[in-house]
Amino acid sequence: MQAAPGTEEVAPRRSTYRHGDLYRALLAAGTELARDGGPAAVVLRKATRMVGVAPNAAYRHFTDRQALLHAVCEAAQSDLATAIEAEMAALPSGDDPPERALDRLRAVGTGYLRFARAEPGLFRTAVSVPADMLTAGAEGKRGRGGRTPFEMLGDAVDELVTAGVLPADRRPEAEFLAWSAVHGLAMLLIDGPLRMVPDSRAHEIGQRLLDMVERGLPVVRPITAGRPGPV
Amino acid sequence: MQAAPGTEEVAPRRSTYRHGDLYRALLAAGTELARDGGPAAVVLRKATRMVGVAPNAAYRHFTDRQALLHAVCEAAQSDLATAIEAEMAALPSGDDPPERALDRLRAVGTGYLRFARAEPGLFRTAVSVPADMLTAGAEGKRGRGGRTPFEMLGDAVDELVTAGVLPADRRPEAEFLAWSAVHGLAMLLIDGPLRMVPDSRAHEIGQRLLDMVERGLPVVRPITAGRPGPV
DNA sequence: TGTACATCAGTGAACGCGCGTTCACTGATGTAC
DNA sequence: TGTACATCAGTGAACGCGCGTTCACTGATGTAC
Repeated sequence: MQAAPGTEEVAPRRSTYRHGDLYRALLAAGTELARDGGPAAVVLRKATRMVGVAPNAAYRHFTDRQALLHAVCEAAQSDLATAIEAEMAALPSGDDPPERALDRLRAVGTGYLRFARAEPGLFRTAVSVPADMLTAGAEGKRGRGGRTPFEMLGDAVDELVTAGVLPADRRPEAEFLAWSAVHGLAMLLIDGPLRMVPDSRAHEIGQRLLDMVERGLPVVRPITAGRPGPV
Repeated sequence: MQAAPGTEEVAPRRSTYRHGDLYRALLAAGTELARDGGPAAVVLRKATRMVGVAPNAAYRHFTDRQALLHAVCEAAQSDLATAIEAEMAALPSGDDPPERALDRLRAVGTGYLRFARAEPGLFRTAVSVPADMLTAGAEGKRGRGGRTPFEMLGDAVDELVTAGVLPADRRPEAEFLAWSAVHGLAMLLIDGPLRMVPDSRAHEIGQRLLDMVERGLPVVRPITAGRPGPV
């Protein structure tokens, strides 16, 4: 359940002195705050209030506010990873390698954009330190498949190379080009001039953007592949 | 002069009771705060302290903190516009229309990226409400040429169409595709995983991204143009 | 099985901080006569 | 040219706010004997 903006859920009165699972409860509360408000809304006192615990109780489980925020950020990255995996799972299987590789790259982008749209607060939290997306960390930021969002992007670009669609000498840093395009659109879609467009149109623009990336990376379609390029 | 992070310049003691030009002084101070710290660093009390004036004196010139921030944001957009204009001005003149149009689009992107890199705090302030970049506003956000950054982008894309390089039916929303790519890279370059790369490499990646945009928009190069496409 | 005790999760109260904003004011300016 | 006065930019003090964090504590748990 999502609290109305500005309202906080207040935990029901506890009957036990010990909470039992305060770490998880604070993480969940922090995530809820991030959901509607982004990283800056992850306020330690608010999280403890939601859980129904004294403010300083948090310090038994997090060294400080930053540690809580970091945990929330990892959880958000994990959610993002899951969204991308969902997009992957929806892909038809059994394609020939080049087509499959292109489809998977597109799925990464589509999942990224879909998540940004569906959960702007969590998305902003997940990417609040984009540099942090590079580091593997623990399990915190992985999806069910065990890969982080950035790793999935890297895998997809690698696959373009092994499928013979992207020349190996164009591989280095190609993921940053694709990431840039998708990330930038995500920003325009959630905070920017495109934030009011309906979902269907947002999706359409996203696909046009991914067409641009596909055309724009020096992708060489094998003549035999036969699928028409994106138009 | 730029204050060390955390330090604030304190204005020399005033001899007159009236300040004389407090509006401009506060705007300048706010801009300095935004320069190292982005929009969140624009703190009304700090600005007044820098100017050497009582905190509430600001209310003679700005209705509230938000109004000051908005003015700083417009000034930052104006600086961004100026950076783009500088890139435009460096362009060779007299090219044939298609080449010129592509060059100008590229200059918009290059200027945008250069400014983001050179002034990350001001850049983040300028785009802190990207939706706000669409509205024309007063003179506040314009460059010397009288156009806002977003208008310059729109002009460049229009020029692609009139030069016959972009089919007219692809024109709608094309600026958002280009903007997305460049904006996303700017983010990765200032806060993200690419923030440590040296300027030369950042520039190089920027040009590769712009190659991608150029290739990726359904740009049709006239066969007669003869210039090799970006590789 | 019963009891002493160490452990440590959560409490209650308080701290200092810097913020935006409001109030009643004061003092310099410049204009009307 | 001199004086009364309206204007309004800037002052001084204070407000309430919510924050992160620290302190000495208390009370439930579970383990050792």
